[in-house]
Amino acid sequence: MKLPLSLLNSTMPSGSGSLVWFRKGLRIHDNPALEYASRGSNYVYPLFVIDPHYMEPDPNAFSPGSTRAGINRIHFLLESLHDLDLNLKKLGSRLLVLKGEPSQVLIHCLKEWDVKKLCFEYDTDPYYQALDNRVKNYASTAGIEVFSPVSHTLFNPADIIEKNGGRPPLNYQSFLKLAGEPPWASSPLSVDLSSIPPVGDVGSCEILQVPTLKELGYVEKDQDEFTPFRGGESEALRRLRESLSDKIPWNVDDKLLAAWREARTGYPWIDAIMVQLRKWGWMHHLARHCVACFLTRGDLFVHWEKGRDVFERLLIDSDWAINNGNWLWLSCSSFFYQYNRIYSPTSFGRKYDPNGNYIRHFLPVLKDMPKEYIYEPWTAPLSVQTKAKCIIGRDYPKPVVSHDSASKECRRKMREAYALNQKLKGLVSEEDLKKLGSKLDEDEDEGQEPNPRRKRQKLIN
DNA sequence: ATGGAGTTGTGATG
DNA sequence: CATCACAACTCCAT
Repeated sequence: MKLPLSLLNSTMPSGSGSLVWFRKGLRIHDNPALEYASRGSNYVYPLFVIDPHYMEPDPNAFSPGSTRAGINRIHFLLESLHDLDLNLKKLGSRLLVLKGEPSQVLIHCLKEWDVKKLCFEYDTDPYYQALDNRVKNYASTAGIEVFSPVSHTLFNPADIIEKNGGRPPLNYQSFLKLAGEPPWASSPLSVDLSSIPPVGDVGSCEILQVPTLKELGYVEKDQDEFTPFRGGESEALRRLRESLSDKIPWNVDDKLLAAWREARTGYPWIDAIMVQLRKWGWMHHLARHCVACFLTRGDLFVHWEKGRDVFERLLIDSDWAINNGNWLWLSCSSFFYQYNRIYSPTSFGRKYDPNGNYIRHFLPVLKDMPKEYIYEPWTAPLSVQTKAKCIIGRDYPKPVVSHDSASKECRRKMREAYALNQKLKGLVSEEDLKKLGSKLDEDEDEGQEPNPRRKRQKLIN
């Protein structure tokens, strides 16, 4: 299919043009080759070459697909290309698809188009190395700049081997030693492109749209007959976000957060600790545990990051890594998982300080409260409160939550979050599992509980 | 697949 | 103070 002329900017004045040759890194974000091409170019040709070597049907192959690639792999690639094209279009460009032996197609394009820079991701595959050499040779004779960054791998494999005296390291320890700091550790990843220069004049080249399987000569099948893994940058980023997202549905409750932060929870043990934090900038390690647990998974179910920020600001021994680590730990977000072990905001302190001296010190308003009531002053009869010169609800707040019901609710939410996490942990979505489930039910005897883990196992093996 | 370990849980019981 | 039930987490070694 010929491209409509309007998209081709054939009237574009000649200037610096760049060609981005897409092969493996079929993405817009974090793509140094694309970024380099887009910077300082008047127009950019994003090109993908359909290589018959990988894409043409081979009826004699041992499974459906081409000589080199099974049908799933080709399908996945087409989905990725389709998504790449969509994403390029969002930025004012599009994917140019050509067909043929890639190095020949590339050289032809470089001859046809006004291109000053050729940009493509470095590839270690022997097949691509050979292709790349042919293309690079031509580019150098034609005076075209070649930019071929390492971005498919985090490190440059050639560097690692060279550092090891020409031999590849044979275990992970020595690899790490040789690799050292990754080059991007001290600098931010590439920026997000907000636009890409338009496509230039393509001359006489026959530009294709991203083909369908059918157009490539394959028999169309239903989606669920293919691998449950969908191709494309958008899907990849969605999976990444899903995997990084918090499975725990923390409350957004600034009132509860403020009550905790301002030592107004109504639980003297908690509030005394928070006063000490504010006044001294230091508390005992276990006191930190108590208030962190209370704010997050124990009672208030407020996001651990909120508490972390308060600690970060007020602790004199504040340490970014330790602080984050401890909050992740205490909130059962990572490292520690026994969310049923909840510190009691009353009995934990009572165990070590039955008289409540700590509370009396940091919350003087409660200093005359009898020890029987000092951890739960709202239970003190009014006569006792009057005698202690501390009326609950006036001189000292009532509890913001009831620990019994709040902690039960927290346990329930944690249980659900963990269960959901279990389900999502596999690389297969719920929807995929359902499909797979019905498929398995057809093959299997009945009576098996629909256990996602079990079914995922089947899928993987 | 399974069992043991895992900074630092609570509350009842003896 | 030790032990147990509670209800059941992940990670790791086997």
